[in-house]
Amino acid sequence: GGMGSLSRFEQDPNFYGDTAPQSGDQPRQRKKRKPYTRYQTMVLESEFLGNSYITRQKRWEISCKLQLTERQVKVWFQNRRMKKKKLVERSKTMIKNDGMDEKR
Amino acid sequence: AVMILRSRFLDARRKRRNFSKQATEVLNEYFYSHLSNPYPSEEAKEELARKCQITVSQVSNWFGNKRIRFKKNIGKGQEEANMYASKYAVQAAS
DNA sequence: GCATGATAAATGAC
DNA sequence: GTCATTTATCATGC
Repeated sequence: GGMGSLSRFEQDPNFYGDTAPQSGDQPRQRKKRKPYTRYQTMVLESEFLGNSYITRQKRWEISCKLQLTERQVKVWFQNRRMKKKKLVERSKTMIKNDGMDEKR
Repeated sequence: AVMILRSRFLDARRKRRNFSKQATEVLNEYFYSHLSNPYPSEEAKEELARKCQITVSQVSNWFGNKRIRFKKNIGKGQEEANMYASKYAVQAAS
């Protein structure tokens, strides 16, 4: 393979975090992950139950009600759909293997 | 309430079990012999999963955790790297 | 008490 | 849009 550049893995471990006290800029990029509250999750799950895909209108409403950005709501639904798919696959496997996962 | 109960059943964290010693050995062997690019392909993941008797998702989880936790340890108690590095030749060709 | 596996936010490739 | 991933957090094993 002719990879001239480093993979993601070999990049600097310091992207964010404690901020160099530099004066001035700047792109304080990325993050940081903060878990949502039970209320936020409950409202989102409730909406997801009715429809796995959210409309622009509802996205705006929910983002206001939950103090989240529209982007966060959009991403939440994307991740939730992936989770749903994973759970379905897990269920299939469990049925195929006759539920052999309990430890005894 | 129902939602919480259901999530309890579907959350595998509540019944996680450590992988076997030999499974960990196989995963570490691959990781440290591909240290310059520890991202196994889908096929490689399937083979690792078969060897280790775990699922492909579990292989992905292991590599995700391993990469981030390896980076966080660089310079610390990561003699494990040297151990495996000497054990399994790196293919660093260039 | 941390090590370890799985999940929950957040990003980026495509 | 999906989907592999990074990162922090969770829950457990020992």
